[in-house]
Amino acid sequence: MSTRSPHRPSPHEDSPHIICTVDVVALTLIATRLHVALLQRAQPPAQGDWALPGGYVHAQTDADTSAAARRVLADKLGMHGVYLEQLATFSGPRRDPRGWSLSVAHCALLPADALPAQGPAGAIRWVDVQQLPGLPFDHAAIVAAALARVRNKSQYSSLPVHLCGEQFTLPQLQAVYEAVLGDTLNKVSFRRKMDDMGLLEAVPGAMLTGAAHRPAQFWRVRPAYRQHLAVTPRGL
Amino acid sequence: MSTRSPHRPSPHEDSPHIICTVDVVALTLIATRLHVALLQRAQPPAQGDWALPGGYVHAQTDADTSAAARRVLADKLGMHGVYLEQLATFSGPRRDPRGWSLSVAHCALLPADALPAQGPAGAIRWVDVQQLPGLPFDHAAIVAAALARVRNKSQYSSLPVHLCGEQFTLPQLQAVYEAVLGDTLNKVSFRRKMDDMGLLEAVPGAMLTGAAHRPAQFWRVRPAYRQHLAVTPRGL
DNA sequence: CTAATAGTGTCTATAAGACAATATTCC
DNA sequence: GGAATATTGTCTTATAGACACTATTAG
Repeated sequence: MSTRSPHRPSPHEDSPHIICTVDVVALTLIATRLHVALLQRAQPPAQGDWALPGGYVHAQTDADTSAAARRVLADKLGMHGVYLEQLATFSGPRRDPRGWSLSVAHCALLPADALPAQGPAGAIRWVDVQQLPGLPFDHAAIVAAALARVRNKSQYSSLPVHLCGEQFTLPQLQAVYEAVLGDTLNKVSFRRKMDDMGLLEAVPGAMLTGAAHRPAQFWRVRPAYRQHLAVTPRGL
Repeated sequence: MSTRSPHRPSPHEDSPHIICTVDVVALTLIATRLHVALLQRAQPPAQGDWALPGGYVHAQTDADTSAAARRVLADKLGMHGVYLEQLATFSGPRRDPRGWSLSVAHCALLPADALPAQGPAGAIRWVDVQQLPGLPFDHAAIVAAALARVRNKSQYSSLPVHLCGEQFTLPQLQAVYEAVLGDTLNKVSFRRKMDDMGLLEAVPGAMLTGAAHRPAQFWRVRPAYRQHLAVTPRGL
């Protein structure tokens, strides 16, 4: 908080104009590869370009920037109640041609089932993060930061469960971790760690059958961990 | 980035007024306890209260919010070239009586030697983080977030070296880690990890003498790690 | 020499990974 | 039964911690 502007609360003397926005890196797993949601911009700047979903912070209605990010997720992707965390804030005079701008970037993880292909605000492209097109503004840096965060947290926490649906088998969950981390994991160790975290509970009687081999048990996240991540002290 | 406001870059239709500031949680170690820098606010709101150093983002001059935070560090604490990282952005309609505000919080680590007691903007109080007074705005939450971040990163990285001066002995460094983490560490393991990280180099011939026991070797951070943190895969 | 802390060697405990054996299913 | 994957048991290896021994200094 500044000690300037004793009489006028307006920051105009210091800040003629700062554009406050949020951007959302919405990630999901398609065919064991991370994909990010891009929208085609309907208006300038960068009209027609595929970019991250984002929007102005609405001071009248948004409780905070996370609420603004949830509004963007709902309005532009049609997604509600998904995992969302604040990433970092990107700012500067050059990142947006409209002027000095500040964007609070958020990262959302979406279960692969029930992904919208058509959002309320037009078509959504789900792009493999390894094959990103050129992105406007500093969106490439924002996506890179999101990937770094997700990969880092996936090393020692339950973060990737938010890429799964309600129920999943342990082999499926391990595949999700491996896709995010880009490396294979030891099966025995993975199961030990999941057990130690106390994150999951077996769904009684629910088994994934149909294949010509032993069925796999379905698991779900315990209610206590629906909102908070579980962590393991020494990584997976 | 919004797709609204096609013709007017102004966000006024969506955001009548958003106050953009930075706040800095400047931490240092005094007598093996973490202390945070507080300044007495010269102007309302919360005039006279002790609060985090902060200020408006200056769109004319600041390259980004980190530059604004460095400016606050220089102008209000007289500190230059210290370790600084962005923490998180705090926002909402209620946190500041002046209106809907957004503060990009940063965390700075200062070596205990050469701390200013008198900053350019008045007296500085260095307060033990365990004995914080009531703080205005949401500064208590910002300090809590900074402490959580620093303690978390100290578990697996070289972050605490930024609380030390140019040279330090390994027993001193271990004491810094223990103060930050609030727990004792195994001496042999600590030295093994420091060795594995490849972070430090012995200062040739520099030993801490004067006490009635074997002198300790002085170490310094290798140039390659002055800007980046070193990490250890499984914590300390 | 004594006291005190620095620095190192080594043994033990714990955790991670490799490997393989058993369990179930569909055909 | 055969093929395939799930699940579990167990051995090996790697890492962390406990403990103690040696090193070096001031007085």
